[in-house]
Amino acid sequence: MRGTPTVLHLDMDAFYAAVEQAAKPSLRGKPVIVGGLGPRGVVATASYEARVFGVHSAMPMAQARRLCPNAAYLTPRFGLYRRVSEVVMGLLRELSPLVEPLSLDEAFVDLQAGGAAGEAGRRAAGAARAAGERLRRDIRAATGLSGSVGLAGSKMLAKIASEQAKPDGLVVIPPGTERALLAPMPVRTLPGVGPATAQTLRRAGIATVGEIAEAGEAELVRLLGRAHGGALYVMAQGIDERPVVAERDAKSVSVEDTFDTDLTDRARIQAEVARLADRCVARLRAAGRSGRTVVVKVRSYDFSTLTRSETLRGPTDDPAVVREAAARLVEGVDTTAGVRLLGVGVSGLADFTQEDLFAQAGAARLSGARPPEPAPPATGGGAGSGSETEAVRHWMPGLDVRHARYGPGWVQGSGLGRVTVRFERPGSPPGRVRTFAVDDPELEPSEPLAPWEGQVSEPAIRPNVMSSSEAGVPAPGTPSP
DNA sequence: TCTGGGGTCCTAGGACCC
DNA sequence: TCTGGGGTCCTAGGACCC
Repeated sequence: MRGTPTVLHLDMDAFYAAVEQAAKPSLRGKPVIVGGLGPRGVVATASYEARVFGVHSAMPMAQARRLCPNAAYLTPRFGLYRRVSEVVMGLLRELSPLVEPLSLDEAFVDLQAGGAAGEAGRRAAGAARAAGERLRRDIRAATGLSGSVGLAGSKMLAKIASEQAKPDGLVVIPPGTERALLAPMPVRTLPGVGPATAQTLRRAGIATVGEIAEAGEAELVRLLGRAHGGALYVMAQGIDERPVVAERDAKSVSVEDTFDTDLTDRARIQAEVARLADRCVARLRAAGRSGRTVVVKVRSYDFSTLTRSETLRGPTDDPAVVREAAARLVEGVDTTAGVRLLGVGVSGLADFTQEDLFAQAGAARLSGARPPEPAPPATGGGAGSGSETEAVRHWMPGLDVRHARYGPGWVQGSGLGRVTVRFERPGSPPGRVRTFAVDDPELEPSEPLAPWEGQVSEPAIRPNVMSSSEAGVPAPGTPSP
């Protein structure tokens, strides 16, 4: 809490969808939905054009397709989002060294730590607002994307402010006005109040933030427990003393897969768990960490979920050790009725390995501490997916491709042995669509282009000569088989 | 065609120790 | 022989967030 609005919260607008629109000119102004495209996928981000139809994050993809059948449905390209995010976070660090990223598209910045101190009252508020507006301009110039900014005297209020600013806006909440501002708002406004807490409060006749404050601390603690109730009571007064903290070490690493169809075969389940363990360890090692507790997660056909964990004598980053622990743990779970999700995680992270301290060579020789094998692409269990003899290329909607003659483009849809590609890139005008055989030798996957890349300088798009394969172009969002 | 994937924090009970 | 009290670690589950 401070008397000047020098806590800044940035929230990029419909981030994944906006990156796709920036990279794919034909999608600008159109409904775009990014998420899992399989039968059990959910929406990660919907563009504002798609939200008009009622589509929102975490909605099952099947429902989104019913609500908005003409949207472009794209598989996420996290590598690209990460690159764009790094550019944005870099701009935040120019404002202040104290930046706390919350996700790829969200962060707090402590402007006071950046030298915006000294000024008071109106002057400070004016300086903060100017910094926020400059930031929004810089983000747009660097990435082509819009972000919304909230400025307040605390994290909680800065976040509420950015929410109010959406999309493409900036809101300052002047210190001193917090409590009156919050009072009429629904309890869900407060961070940490989800469906369950809201229900508990509703049953107690509490619907607004003001009513939380009136109920008193004792009542809140009785309803929600010491930590949660106490924290909510304090926040309802508009008080939030949590500091902006730069970097926190991860406390766990985990990997999970939902399968297109439920798994029942024990050998298959064990094989998937081994693959997940290897992927988990690969990530652990990439982060230079090791962990002591291995966790296995099993979600059944009926969505009931359980976890089993085992704590080792010391931290490890040995794939064989994690694989064996995970195998033991899943062995003890009844999976006969069908499993829709499996996960493997490691917690109790340390920066070193117990084996590093002694007998490293011996341990490696004994247990065969081989590096994790590169995981096969198969997510969602190749349930009935085609022949093994030929690695059928999977053209996922949204992914980048390059054609030997037509240049860079992206997959718009595929099915029935054909793949539809739209030939355009970030700097180009909206491109046209062509259809090829899925095994066309001139077509290959390629690297994503960021919004600021791919300016058309080389003559990649040649004058068109209509060919027979270009007739009968499917509409956008052609479903995969 | 119901419900992703990667995290964080809290609670509660039992074991174990002093 | 009638029942302490606190602290820490481990396991499992649940709420919440993006």
